Amino acid sequence: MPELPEVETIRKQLEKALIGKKIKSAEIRLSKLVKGISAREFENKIRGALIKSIKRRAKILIVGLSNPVRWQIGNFSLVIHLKLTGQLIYQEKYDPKQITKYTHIIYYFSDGSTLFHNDLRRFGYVKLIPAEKTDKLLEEKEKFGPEPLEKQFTLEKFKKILSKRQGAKIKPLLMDQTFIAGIGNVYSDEILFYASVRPMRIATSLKPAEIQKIYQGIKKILPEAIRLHGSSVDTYIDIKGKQGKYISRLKVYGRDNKLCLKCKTKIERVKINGRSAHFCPRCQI
DNA sequence: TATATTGTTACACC
DNA sequence: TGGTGTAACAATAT
Repeated sequence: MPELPEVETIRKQLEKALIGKKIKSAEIRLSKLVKGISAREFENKIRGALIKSIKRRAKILIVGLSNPVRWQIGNFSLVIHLKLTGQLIYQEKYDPKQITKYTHIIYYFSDGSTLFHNDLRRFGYVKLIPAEKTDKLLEEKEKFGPEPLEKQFTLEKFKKILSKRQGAKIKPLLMDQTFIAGIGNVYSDEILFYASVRPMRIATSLKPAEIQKIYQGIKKILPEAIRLHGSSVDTYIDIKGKQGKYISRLKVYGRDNKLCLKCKTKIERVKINGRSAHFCPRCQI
């Protein structure tokens, strides 16, 4: 499931592969993946557009497009959410053998390369928004909390937003996109293990040292995961079809009933607000 | 066949 | 009003 490190990995790779390319056509094989407009309108609006930029906000990819001025329809951004099982697969040369029943959109570029949007569970989506609305999506306050890897996200800032959400349990809070952007089930577990804090702890109960440790965990684990191209749990692979190597570094996620790597105690799995959480009952207080 | 899976959101509740 | 929790939803694997 793509969280911030996985989406950022894809973003960087797309940037390298696609900037400057022209979309020759798009083939929508599953129209429900396209939100807001019909598949036909979607195809018409992106055909002939140039790929200008690839940005990320939280777990969302934003592909900046530019249309020839003479079209007079203005520019659009392509907004992509992969949700649980979405994949973007880049091919230097189109190979129809790579098409599966999970291939829902195919983008054809004028140099012969292609991008497949696959999604086993079909939870993801793509939509087009006018270019002038892109900045608003990227802005803070609108919908998402701060980007954890930006310099502006300081310990002071973390303390400040925490103080506004005193009653919440820390794990659901870390996963709340309006609180902080990009963290999901895997990395919230890993960050809290790093901080030796149990996922069900209430925000107000956290001591200053614990808050600092959680902050450090965010700043350490996310970049480390990006460096290793994310974690391949479920179906995640990068645009070259490769798995993320951070999966071998996971300390608690998916390790229930296995022994804690630090103290050999059995890792537990519990439900917190309907979501599974993994933790070491000895290391995490 | 029932259940588990997660990110997001609509909605109930205090 | 807004913070919090719950349920529902998407579709599939087991």
